[in-house]
Amino acid sequence: MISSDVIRGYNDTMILYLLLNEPSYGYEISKRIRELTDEKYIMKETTLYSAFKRMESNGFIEAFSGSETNGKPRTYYKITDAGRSYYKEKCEEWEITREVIEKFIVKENFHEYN
Amino acid sequence: MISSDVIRGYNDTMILYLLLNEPSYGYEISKRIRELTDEKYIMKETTLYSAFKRMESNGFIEAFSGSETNGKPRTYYKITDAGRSYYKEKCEEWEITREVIEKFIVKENFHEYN
DNA sequence: ATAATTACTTTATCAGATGAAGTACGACAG
DNA sequence: CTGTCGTACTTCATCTGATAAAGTAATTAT
Repeated sequence: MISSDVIRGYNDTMILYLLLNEPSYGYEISKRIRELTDEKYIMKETTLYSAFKRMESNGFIEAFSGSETNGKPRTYYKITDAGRSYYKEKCEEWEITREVIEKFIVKENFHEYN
Repeated sequence: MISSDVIRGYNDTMILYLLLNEPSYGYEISKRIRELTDEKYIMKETTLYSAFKRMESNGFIEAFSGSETNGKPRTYYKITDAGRSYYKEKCEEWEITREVIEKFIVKENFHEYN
């Protein structure tokens, strides 16, 4: 399981990705992240819902209430144009980030460094 | 230039990498990161020095004073065994992190999503 | 009834990044 | 011998985002 400090800065991106094709809501997004990553990353509830609030006030997503229920009423979120464009930026940034970090990573089988 | 929120969680790893083969000090590490990444990532002074403090108290590095100077006396840091082992863990973790994040990244040329 | 599941909220706390500002030392130009 | 530049580090205050703890609200299953 990955520490979220590492993912931090990409939590929003992950959520936006799952909203690209259709609106969704907290509980579902949470489940989809768990599934997509084979439980390697589980976004905490509070992280998720505070990301919603943040992105809503940033204008990246918009809330609306859904009608279907089986449990407490859901709040759905829809990605906005600003959200798509932010998502795109983050994807481009990712390439650079990855290259940067990998300059400092030694892959496999390094033993004798003394 | 990359936002440090993204790198967060790997700042310590980057510093440890630069200490693997020889002790070093703040100013030099800062410069080497700038150079190695072609200015794509510049670690802020305060980030760097607070990372030193943190890693020292975690037992990942040890401080000692250098003799050579051309300016204010330097504080050198040397990586410990615990530091090497933490570094190795982070390298292994990186592979997983990368895979996780990339499940949520769409590469290049995505236009029509509506 | 009540337990389980779904779904979300509130509050408080913490770690780590960062800006602003300052200190300390040596080298070197005028 | 004074001032500035570059090196090297420190202190302090603030902010963002993650997270733990706890609670609320609605529906379905037992």
